[in-house]
Parts: sequence; structure tokens; C-alpha cells
Amino acid sequence: MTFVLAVDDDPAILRTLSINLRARGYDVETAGDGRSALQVVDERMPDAVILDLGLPDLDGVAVLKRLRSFTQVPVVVLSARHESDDKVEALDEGADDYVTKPFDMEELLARVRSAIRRAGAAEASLVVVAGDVRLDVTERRATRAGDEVRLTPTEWHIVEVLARRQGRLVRQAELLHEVWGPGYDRETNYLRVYLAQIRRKLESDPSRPTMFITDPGIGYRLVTPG
Amino acid sequence: MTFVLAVDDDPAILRTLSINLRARGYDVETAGDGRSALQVVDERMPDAVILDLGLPDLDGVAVLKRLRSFTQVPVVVLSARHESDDKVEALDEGADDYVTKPFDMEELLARVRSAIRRAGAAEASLVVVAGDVRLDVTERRATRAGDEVRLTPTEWHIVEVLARRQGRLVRQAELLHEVWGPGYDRETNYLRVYLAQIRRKLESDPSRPTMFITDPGIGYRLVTPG
DNA sequence: ACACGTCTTGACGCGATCCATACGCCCGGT
DNA sequence: ACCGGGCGTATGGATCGCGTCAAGACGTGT
Repeated sequence: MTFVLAVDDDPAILRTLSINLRARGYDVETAGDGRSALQVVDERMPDAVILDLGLPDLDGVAVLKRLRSFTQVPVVVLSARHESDDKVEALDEGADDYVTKPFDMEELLARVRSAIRRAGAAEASLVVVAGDVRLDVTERRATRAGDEVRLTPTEWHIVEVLARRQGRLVRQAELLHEVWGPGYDRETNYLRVYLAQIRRKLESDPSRPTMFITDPGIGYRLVTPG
Repeated sequence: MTFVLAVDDDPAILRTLSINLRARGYDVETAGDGRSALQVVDERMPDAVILDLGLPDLDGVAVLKRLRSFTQVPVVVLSARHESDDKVEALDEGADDYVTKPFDMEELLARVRSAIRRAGAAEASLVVVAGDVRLDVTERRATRAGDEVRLTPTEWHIVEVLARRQGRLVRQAELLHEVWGPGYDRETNYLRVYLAQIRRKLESDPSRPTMFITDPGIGYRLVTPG
């Protein structure tokens, strides 16, 4: 499994990073300062590092320098908007990329992905096959009996969350929270609408779903026969 | 796969070289000094060597001399601006070409390519054929129904990124980042403008593209029928 | 200085997609 | 038999993203 180390002094950010990365199938370790970051690296070399520049003990750039002295692990730097000089300095020191706070999670994830890919490590690919339907979540390609099926971004988002749990139940509030963000936890009607659309595109008998199963009052799951 | 050895004492430069060469489809090994460079060559003969003249242990010219004593592998020499005598000496010793630091990556890559080509080794060539369109990415040549088509540098850059992934999805932010660098990740209008230009030049019906496919809200991909 | 090609930036129309609401059905509880 | 909660389905207006056009900035070679 791909192993990512996240370094930031703000526990809230570490938490968000950790949750989102884990949700994407990464193995995650966190560190709150430069010292423990280097220690983690020493124990187990990550496949990528997310490094905040503003750290309590060592400067972020210093950590990067130390890292670069013995490894080429891809590093994506986080920096506050104003400290643009630090950012440049970090890139000079061999950072692979940077993202300015406040950052968009999807953007950061894309950066991490491509940094890992450039480094040549294996990329996590998620493919689900059920009957004559094939869902390649990372590539965003869906086929049914060999024919390409087009899903909208929101539809993919739902499919992605369900696919990642491989048959296990996903609660309504969780699904809503993941796709629409906080504040939509009660809008279960959205789920009904979108699940209907997804079924219409992928199920052979949309009114009798065999893949996208409803657990009434609880949530949904994506079952893959076989 | 074409195998290139890069030798430099500066880890940052090695890193940059490594990333860029790998991105072009080469297999890359690096060495920080003359001794380990010779060791790598001993283990597996490269198809080309990029050799910095300023090395901590052996002199770069000495390494070249040792190399030439048993192989004709193409060598492209890196040298700092001032050491012009070293450069001449290196050429006398059988270097195939030289590039002065600070060097332009594209230029260096072109030198390496042509050194390999002269040596007659198999070149890492990337050619995509779709319908009556032929894209030779390494050579920067595009033809449509046999006629030469001119693409601008930026257009090539986009085509190159898409071609390297052969039909797989490239996300918007990733494409922007690859072509325009960090900080342009939201400028999706650039992509719209350039993709339109590329299609106008290459697609038979630009408003109904068959090669350069849009995944709305996600990214683009270059599909090659057949 | 000029001309040319290229890159940036803004504006606009259109179609796809999303949001929000409404309605009918099934089913279990009373 | 009635009722209500939860679900699937249909629908229309608002919004978003894309393709397209065009004008200005920029840079390079003549």
C-alpha cells in the first residue's frame, strides 16, 4: 500500500489530511514537527511527503534539506499565501510541488498522486467489476457490456465512495457528507435522485437493482457478485 | 527501454535530470561521483551518459578517459560556464557533445537524444497514430493525411503529456501543472483555448473530436482508435 | 522599428448538469 | 382499513463548464 507522511503543526489540518488520504486508500502517518517527521522517515521511508513550511521546531525548508540529503522521496510543500519566498526556496531545495493554504483537498490529492507517479511508484488503481459492468474509478471510465457509459462528476463521486467500500454499507449521512459536504446530512432526497440516475445507467433492471442496493433507512452499498 | 546514466555531484541537479528523463520514457540511474558512475557502467552498460565535469573524487575528464578505454557509449558533458578548457579537453577525449550550466532542460534532452541516435541505439521514441494523423512526439513532427501540421510549443507540450498516457485520463489540474507549472491550476480556460486550437489543427471535425476527448469537469484524454 | 507568431485574457452562447420540489407507491404499525 | 415514513421517479429552473471568438500583450527575428 502506498505510504504517505503528512507534516503540519496544526492538528486539525493533519486530521483532515489523514482522513482524506486514508479514504483514497493510502496508508498515512502524521507528524506535528520536523523532528518527529524525520524520525518517521527514518523508521519507514514514505512514498510521498506532504510538508508544511511553518513548523514549531525546525524550519520546513530545513526539514526538506535534511530529507534531500539522503532520499529522493517526492515532497509536496504546503505554504501560507504570503510566504512566497519560502515557497521558492523550497522548490530550489528539491520540493516536487507546492500548494498554498488554504488549499483545495482535491487539488492537493492530485498533486500527491502525480508526484508519486513521477517518482515511478505504483499508483493505486481502483476497479470494480460486477456482472457486465466495469467501473474504473481512478480513470473515471465506466463500461457496460463493453459499451462506454458516461457518468457525471457527482454520479462518479457517489460511485467512488461506494466502490471504495467494496460491498460494505455506507450510511446516508456519510455519503451525503462525503459528496455534498457538511450541512447536507439530511438531504436524503439527493441520494434517491442520484442513485436512480446511476441505476438507470448501469443496472440492467433499474427498478430491481442488483449492484446498487438500498438499505432502507440506513444507507447504500455496492455489491459485486462473485 | 533506453537506459541513461546521469553523473553529477549536486543531488538537486541529479534529481531534476532524473525526473525529466523518466518523464521522457528513459530508464535512469544516477551517480554522485566518478567511482560509483564507473561501477554502474560496469553493472549495466547505459545507452548514454550525462557527465558533469566537476566531481568530488575523480576528475570528470578522468572518468571519461576510463569510460573510453572500454566503451563507445555516447557521453554528453555538463560543464560550468568558465571551465572552457575542460570542455575542450573532454571533447578531445571523445565526449559526444557538451552543455554548459546553467543549462536548458529541453536543450540537454535534445543533445542526449541526438547522441543516442548517432550511436545507433534504439531511441525512446513516442509516436501516436490515430486515423490519418501521426504524432511523433519526440521528433516534434505532426502529419495529417501526409501533410505536415505545425503545432506551437505549448500545443506540443499538451499533446506530449496526453500522448504519454495513451488514452488514459489526465486531470485538468495535472495538465495545467505539467504545462504551465505550479500556480496555474485553476486556469481551465487555458485548456479550453488550447484544446480548441489543437483540435482545429488535427481533428477532421473539430467540434466533434474523436481523438482529444473531454471529460467534463475532470480532464482530457487522447484516444487512439484501433 | 516593424512584422509576425504565440500566448494571455475576457466575453458570450449553449448544452449538460445540478438543485429543489412534487407526487405516487410500498410496507409496517395502529 | 387508515396512516405515515421512506423510497423511487419525474420535472423544471438555475447554474456550471465547455467551446468559440476576438482583442491585446509579449517576444523574437528581420
